[in-house]
Amino acid sequence: MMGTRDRLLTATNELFRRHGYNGTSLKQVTAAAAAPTGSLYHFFPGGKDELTLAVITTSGETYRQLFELIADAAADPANAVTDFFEAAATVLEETDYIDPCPIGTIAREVASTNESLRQGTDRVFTSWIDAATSRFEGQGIPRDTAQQLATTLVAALEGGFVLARAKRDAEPLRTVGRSMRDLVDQAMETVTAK
Amino acid sequence: MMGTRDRLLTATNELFRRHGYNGTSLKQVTAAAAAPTGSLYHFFPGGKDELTLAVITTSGETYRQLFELIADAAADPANAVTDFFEAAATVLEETDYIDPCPIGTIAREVASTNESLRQGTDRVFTSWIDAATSRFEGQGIPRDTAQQLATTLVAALEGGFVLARAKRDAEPLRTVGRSMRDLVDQAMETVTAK
DNA sequence: GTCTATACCAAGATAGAC
DNA sequence: GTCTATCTTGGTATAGAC
Repeated sequence: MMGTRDRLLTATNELFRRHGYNGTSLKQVTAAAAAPTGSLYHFFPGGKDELTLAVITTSGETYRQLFELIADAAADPANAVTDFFEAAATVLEETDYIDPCPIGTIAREVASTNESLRQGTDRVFTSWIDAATSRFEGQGIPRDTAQQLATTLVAALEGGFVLARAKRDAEPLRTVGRSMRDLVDQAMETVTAK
Repeated sequence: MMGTRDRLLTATNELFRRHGYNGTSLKQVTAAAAAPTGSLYHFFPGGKDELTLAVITTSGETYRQLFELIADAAADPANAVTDFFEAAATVLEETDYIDPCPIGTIAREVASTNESLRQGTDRVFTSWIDAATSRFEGQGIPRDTAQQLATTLVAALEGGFVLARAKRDAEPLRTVGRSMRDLVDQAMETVTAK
């Protein structure tokens, strides 16, 4: 069985994906995790902020690993991108359009009011962009282009979540994925043309 | 002087851009608008939800008009896109990185819990995508491509807001804007090649 | 490490005088 | 159309027994 600390983390993650940071109460968290208030403050003495930072960090790392996994499995960079957006679209459909990612929502909610959480979201996005940049560089794409491509990819993914969730339809995510493939193809062409 | 109803709308818009939907209280709204609670419920009998829907709708329309304005002023579609992302980046810098757009945050916060607000955000995004699609079609880009391009543009813009706000730096927005220009150029090439 | 009770405060909304 | 007082609920956090 999962330990109390892990149950608190996964319950919070799921609630954040449904209601965001400000929309999630610690009562909901303890109820969903079947843990008493005392345990929450035992594991996270800093209260809601410390719990939130832990969720951001751990789930940020999980998504980065997922990206590496999909990239490893794909035949080439363009397919990796399509596969990743397709996977996100499928998750969305299978979970009744719950947000696939709690971090983007939190980032916008707290950026102006909570400096430590804002930095936490920034670190996660940077880690994703760095991971994607390395992949593209490994394919021979020059650093600047690789960075631009990686940044655009992450932005398009987060923006795709916004549109898909508003529409309750995964189609925007697949559409955006297609554009991202075009962009990767374009970058790869200049490499192979050499 | 601005009427009470308008003061309530603009105050709410600004508070949403700082703290999101759930992070904004009606007390903050009435304080910022210098209006008593009674007036708020006089103009918006449906309370917070009705006020929020009004903010979403009116500011969504404002942004659409701004897009048309910039598109009209630009020399060509590619420049229109760069200009638009550049304008957003400048706003971000000049407002201490307050969110340029309240709608994206709200969309993710309420999509799972408030159906009428979810639909409100969806209508706004659809109106933006439709507006951009028409522009691209007017340039000779085929409907399907135009729609894909428009969807990607809106997603990239919203995603750019996420990254820029997390980073407290407008750079991601400009970077994403450059990629969007590449995408538009790519689409235009197939047109002029005919 | 767990659990219950509770302190304290802010939320959204309503009532009714003016 | 404005204003103040107030109702009710639910938020975060703490205390202290077990």
